[in-house]
Amino acid sequence: MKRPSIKDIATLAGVSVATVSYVLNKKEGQRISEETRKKIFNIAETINYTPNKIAKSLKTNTTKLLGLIVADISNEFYSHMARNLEDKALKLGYTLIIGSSDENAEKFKKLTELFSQQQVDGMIVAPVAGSEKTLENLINNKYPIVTIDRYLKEVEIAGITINNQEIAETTTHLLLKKDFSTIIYIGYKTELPHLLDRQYGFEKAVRSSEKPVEVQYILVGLDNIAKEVHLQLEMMLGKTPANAALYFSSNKLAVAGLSYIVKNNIKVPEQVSVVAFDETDAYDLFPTEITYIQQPIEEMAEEAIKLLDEQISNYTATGKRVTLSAKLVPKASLK
Amino acid sequence: MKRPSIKDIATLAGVSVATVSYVLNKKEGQRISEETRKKIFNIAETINYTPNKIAKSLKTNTTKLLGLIVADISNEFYSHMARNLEDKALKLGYTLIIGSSDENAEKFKKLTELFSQQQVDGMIVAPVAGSEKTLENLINNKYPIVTIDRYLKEVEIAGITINNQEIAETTTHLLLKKDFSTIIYIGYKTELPHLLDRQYGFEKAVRSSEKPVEVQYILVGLDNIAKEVHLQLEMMLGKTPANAALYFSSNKLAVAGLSYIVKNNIKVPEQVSVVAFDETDAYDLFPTEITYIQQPIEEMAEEAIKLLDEQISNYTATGKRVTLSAKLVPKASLK
DNA sequence: CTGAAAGCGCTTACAG
DNA sequence: CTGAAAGCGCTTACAG
Repeated sequence: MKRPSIKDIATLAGVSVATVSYVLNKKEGQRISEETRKKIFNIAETINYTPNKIAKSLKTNTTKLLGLIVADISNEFYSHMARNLEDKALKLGYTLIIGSSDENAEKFKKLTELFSQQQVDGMIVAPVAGSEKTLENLINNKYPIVTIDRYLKEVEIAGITINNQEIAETTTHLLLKKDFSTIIYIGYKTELPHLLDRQYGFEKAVRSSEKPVEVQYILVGLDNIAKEVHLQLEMMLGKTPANAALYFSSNKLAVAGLSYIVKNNIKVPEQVSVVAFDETDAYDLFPTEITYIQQPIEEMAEEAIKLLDEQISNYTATGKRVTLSAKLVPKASLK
Repeated sequence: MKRPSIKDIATLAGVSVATVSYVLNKKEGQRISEETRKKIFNIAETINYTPNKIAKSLKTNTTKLLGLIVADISNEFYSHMARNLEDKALKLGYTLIIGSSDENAEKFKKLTELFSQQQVDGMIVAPVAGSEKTLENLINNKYPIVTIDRYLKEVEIAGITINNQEIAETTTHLLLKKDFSTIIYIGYKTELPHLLDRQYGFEKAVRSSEKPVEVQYILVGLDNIAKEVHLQLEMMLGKTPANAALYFSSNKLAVAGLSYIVKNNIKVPEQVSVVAFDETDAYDLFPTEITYIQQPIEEMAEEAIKLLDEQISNYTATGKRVTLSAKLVPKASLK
């Protein structure tokens, strides 16, 4: 049973395919008598006609498909982002194609190629280290594209970021005001600018601090996060830490660190204080409520789609960047 | 700058588009002299040609696009499933379009229509209550489709499920063997068969139990899960429970319940024992390691894609169902 | 070894 | 108010 086409309707209605196309697509009014309209709608209904968007796409050169590349869709931050993007996209009639780059520049490139071949109208991407060339090519070809979460230093590209450095700095100042003997920054060994910004903000605040404070860093790679964090925390905190503060620069790192804390029965905030970038449902299972930095995911998604839709409508890539504000949500984990 | 087409290559190479098409697509050998091949490949390379899959799709009636409908992509179970499906799909050359139904039959239907219009080659869906008609229509139209996670009683449809009832029964027997004064089942108010199966398994084990045991049920709706679970647990457990066991039929419910337990400083497993369906990173932050039932997500994804690919290759919908085994992962939370 | 041509299902300027 | 026709970028049977 072949899927019915516009031609089938035309034949059944005794009119041309052009007429059918006009009736089915055009805003009410103009052309076509009410009688033929009715007839065509009826036939379309009874034979269960649905348009073939592929054919339409070929003609109109627009697919209403958007490509989304995240580092890993199973990561909580990205799955929430994806969900918000999905909702915002749907409102403008777009559907999302999704791919995970695994922080691999080669795979990232493959995905952009795949999406471009699928003729997506635009892409929303979280760039990975080493993807500069890929993005530059896309931009040079006027491919509508926006970045989310991340950006790349050398590439001028439209996108959404948050005030990573600023919020990190503010938060750190807050830590510095309380008299911790040690502040430990837990972050990534990385070149990704948005993550480095978080670290710069932290360092900047530390440098400007009046009173001296001992600062330590735990910087981990992307593999075996939990194990690395546990090991290093053990060395630094020992079993009976006193008056330390931990600054986690992502929710994954926080989960890794908090799991160490729970397992060793360290009291928060009595023995160590905790503040973390990003939220996660997991905090609910920790004995103390966690102070965290909240990114405006919904707003980020909305702005990203808006920015992309503008580019698509104007057939251009722009370098327009939007910066949104994360905010600190104070809870009991910070003394 | 228009995207180069096969025609541009043909012109530059001084051959026909047919020849270009053959060279670019066909397995090595046959037809076409090595010389023209070389030339065509070179030109394609230098003008940066990438095929327009839309055009190909229109001709070949296949898009290499798969539609995935989950209840909510930001739900941990589904985002992990999506990730696994993505990987398996990519291996067979498919790309995933994703949509969230929000347990809403109307939205579910909209998504299938959208995907069908986008001419996806097949769909992987987690059906919602009330989506029987929608699925039957799809199947009647020979649309390749498989269900994941869930199934519907009245519809014969290919798909992957796990041994929900059986694993629930086995696990409950384990609980019954230990001398708990009370066993509380925490599940959903729902019509979804796969969730009811978990409850049937539990009930069946309870009925067959030799020694009498007090059994209570907490059944919640989909909204405000945390609050409802907290309230009911408070009534049933009080502040100082003794010797009770909690059986959570999903990870979301478990997180809700465990957060109550943590906040009230109830000791696991000393005061209550806990077992939960599905895993989540959140367990890491709970003081006691949680005993949970592990679904073979990767295998489920692999089988789903395989089943779907078979249907696509054979142009048919089948009712073939695959059942995989979840297994209990014993940890300290079960005394 | 290679090309001319039809056709996939639409849209849309043009003509009447 | 309506239709004939070209064309989007491919694939592929057919002919040579």
